[in-house]
Amino acid sequence: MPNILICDDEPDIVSALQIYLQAEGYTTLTARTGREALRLAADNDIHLILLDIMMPEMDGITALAKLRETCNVPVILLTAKSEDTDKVLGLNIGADDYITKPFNPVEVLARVKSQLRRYLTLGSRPAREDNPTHYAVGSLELDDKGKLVLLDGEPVSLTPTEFEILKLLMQHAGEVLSPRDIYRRVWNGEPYGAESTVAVHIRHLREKIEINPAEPRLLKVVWAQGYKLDGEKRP
Amino acid sequence: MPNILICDDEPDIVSALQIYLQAEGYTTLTARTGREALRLAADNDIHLILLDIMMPEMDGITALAKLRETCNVPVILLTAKSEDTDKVLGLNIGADDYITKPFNPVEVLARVKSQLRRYLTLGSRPAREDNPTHYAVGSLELDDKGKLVLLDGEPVSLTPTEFEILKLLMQHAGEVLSPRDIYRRVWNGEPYGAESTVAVHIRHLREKIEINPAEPRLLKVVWAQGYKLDGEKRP
DNA sequence: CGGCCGTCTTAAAACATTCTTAATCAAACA
DNA sequence: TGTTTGATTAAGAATGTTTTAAGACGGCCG
Repeated sequence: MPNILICDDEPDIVSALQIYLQAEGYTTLTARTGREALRLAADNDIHLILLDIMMPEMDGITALAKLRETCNVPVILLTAKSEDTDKVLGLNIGADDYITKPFNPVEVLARVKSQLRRYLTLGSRPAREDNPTHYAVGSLELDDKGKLVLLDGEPVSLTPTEFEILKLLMQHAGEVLSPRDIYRRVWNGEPYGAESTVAVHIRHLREKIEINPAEPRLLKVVWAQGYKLDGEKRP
Repeated sequence: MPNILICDDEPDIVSALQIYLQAEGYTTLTARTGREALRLAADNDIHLILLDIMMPEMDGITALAKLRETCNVPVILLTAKSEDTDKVLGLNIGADDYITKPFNPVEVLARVKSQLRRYLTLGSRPAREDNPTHYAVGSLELDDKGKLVLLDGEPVSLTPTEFEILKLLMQHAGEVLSPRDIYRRVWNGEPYGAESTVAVHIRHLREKIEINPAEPRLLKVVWAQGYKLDGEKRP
């Protein structure tokens, strides 16, 4: 059963959330500050975090930024403000969703469930490394600083978006990433609007790195799940 | 951990900022006047400056202008006025961002982080380290002290701006630098106004170091990313 | 002081590439 | 078979680059 970390400085909110979530069968941990949340997240196997923005000692946004340096478990922000600024800031830093207080238990559960589903199909992701600049998967090499991609040693010229998508897929070689995930990562958390945008770029990428784009050998699709880059990740 | 210099004449503000930033693990120095800030900046290795505009003895704008003569560490202006005049003036002189009081700690942290990220990814500035004086990339050699550039052993005569751009590109050979980055480095942090300025100088550079400026073999462009100097970096 | 010169900045236009969108078709699933 | 998801295409919008040319600025010299 998934572990959920609840972080908020108001005990009432924490216990309310705890009751809802436990009734659904989730196990919960609680923290009162961002710092405490970070420690708990480091020491436990957490599947999702509910994070308040306004907290003493270390606020949620900061905690989130710190957390994202090492881990990308789904985070849902809780915010009393309905101001857009914080939401946008949070989503840019890497929150997966947000809920404004006062919230409705049903909504919380729905969002928790939806985030967990998305996350668990991705498999637990390894912590993000301290930003490497060079990736190699199978016959592909990618140099982030030089914006250079080599396929079998030959340079391939990609557009910025194609480059970012390929980088993401190489970072997660062998894992399936949903179009939504790809969009979120590459477009820095902008709302996922036109559903086919990712597909178009995937097509362009395939034209450049596949021998036969119609029968991809590297950039495969997993039906109803997403895209996956085949090949061994090399150092 | 980054060093942050906080300069403001109101002790409450200074200590509040200090608390937020230290909670994040930053080390902080404080100054009460522009003059004091300049002295501290000269004697210490500072990574970012939070600078108040309204201060006794020497105001922030003046301090900033002076500072920019020698150093281009990121500067975030703090201003009680919401008047645009000061902001614009500050950004023209070379501030990287501004925050109006009263400010929200979250916003401050986010902006600090963003400036540091942008700044540090470019590699720490060669400030006072034993900065090398001689660079060689491919068939290019550059001697900083003698302001001399050799292409295949032949001297090339460059204007000062061209020289600085080429030096920057040689220091980062193989990396793509955006026009914005180039502008910031070469023009010591002035705001990036006329978008085509860098392009014009790049063109002039190409005329001097490329066989065919229209088809550059050394100074390449990576669309929507920036310029890159191709070739092996040699000692 | 005033004019000449090289350099830098700015603006505008021409040009090139890339992104998004929307519509349609094909494939996989139930 | 109907529904959902992915593939494909093409066109227009958006964005970035190159090139030109004119003017500003500052140094230098007569």
